[in-house]
Amino acid sequence: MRFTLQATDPGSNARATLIETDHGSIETPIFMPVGTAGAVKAVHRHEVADDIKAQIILGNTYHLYLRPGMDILQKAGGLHGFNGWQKPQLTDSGGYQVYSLAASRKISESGVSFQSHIDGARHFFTPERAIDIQRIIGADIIMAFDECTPYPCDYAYAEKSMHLTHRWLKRCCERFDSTEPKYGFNQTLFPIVQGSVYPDLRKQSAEFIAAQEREGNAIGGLSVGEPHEDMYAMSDLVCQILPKEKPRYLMGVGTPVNILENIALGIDMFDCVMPTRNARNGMLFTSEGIINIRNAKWLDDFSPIDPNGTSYVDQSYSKAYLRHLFIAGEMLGSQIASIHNLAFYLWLVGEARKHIIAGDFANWKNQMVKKLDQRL
RNA sequence: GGGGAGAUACUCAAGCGGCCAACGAGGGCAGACUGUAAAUCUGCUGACUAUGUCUUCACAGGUUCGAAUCCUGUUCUCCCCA
Repeated sequence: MRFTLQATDPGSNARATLIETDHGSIETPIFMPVGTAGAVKAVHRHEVADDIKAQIILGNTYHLYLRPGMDILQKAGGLHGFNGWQKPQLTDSGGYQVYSLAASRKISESGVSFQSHIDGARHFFTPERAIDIQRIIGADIIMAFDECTPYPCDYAYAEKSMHLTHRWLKRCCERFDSTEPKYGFNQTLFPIVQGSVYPDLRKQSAEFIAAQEREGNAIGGLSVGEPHEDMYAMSDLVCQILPKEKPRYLMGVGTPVNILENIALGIDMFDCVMPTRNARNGMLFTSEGIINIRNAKWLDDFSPIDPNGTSYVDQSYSKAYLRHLFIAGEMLGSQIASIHNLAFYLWLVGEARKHIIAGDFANWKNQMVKKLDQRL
């Protein structure tokens, strides 16, 4: 992986960068659509690439390990061969499932025992195993196995968990550095900063993560229900410690406003299920504000979904028609809304990049933030 | 013509003397969703001068302290036989 810092915004800590992988390059700030099970839900790969203009997508180690399983993925030539997405991909390690599947997992020093959400069978994930699986999946960027702590989380637990994540990171790095990629192109491992909402823990964790000297760094354990001010405070603090000459990835964030605010703090990469999941549930993000397309007020509004939108769906379908599709339970509604939301997210980070390069990001960001949270 | 069954809120449908403004489902209205156990989940859905009051269970009478529930009549619907 190669990283180039291309521009910095004079009015904030925002920057424009270039990340080059063996599957192509990524211009940041970037939003990465989530395709947990090897597919961005409800969206064809050519739409993800050509219309939405995504440069990199995510997959999930835990989900892909359970289904279709390692044998199939290896036979397919890894995830790139399997889903046909030939641009960069990133896999989360299963660390988020330590949080989201808390009711059916058990943590120990050696790793995490999960009870499958599919059939109830038990599976044991260790840091080494998370790396081995991600070698088979073959994403360009793979993540360290961590514990994503919940919110609220008391200090004692946050501290204990952070140290566990750090010890697991050492094991991940050892395994990664002693193994080779399987499909002829390079992989890189990103470690993850934890520490919940406690500044001293975040500082300690950021310093530890930076000291590992990997090619990029991530921030986890945020956007789990904490106040936005806490998220921004932690992100700000950590960005000041993580090296400038490497990409910074804020995991699981977020709303359009969250993304703009974190770009201003120095984050380069984002991923979130929000644009796709909320799309399937009828929420549209637009440059003018938020729309719940199921609301009765759109019943006879035949104006385009988003007159300012960059996706082909924005001009070619009306609000009234999209509302009808949702009310009628037609899956085309989910597809249109997902394409719209992802295209909007990619448009947003693309505009951010332009304004960073132009040097007027801070002002532009403040104006956008005012509009984005409005309910239409 | 004879016999039988039934009419409950937007729809379907429980209830068969008081705990009923009335179960449940659908529909409708709104909300939630942040490294996806999510095409999912939650709330509301008679009216109002709203921690209470008023008008409802085809219509009209009646019995009872009290009726969606019991009785009588009327209207309408469905089924069977001729």
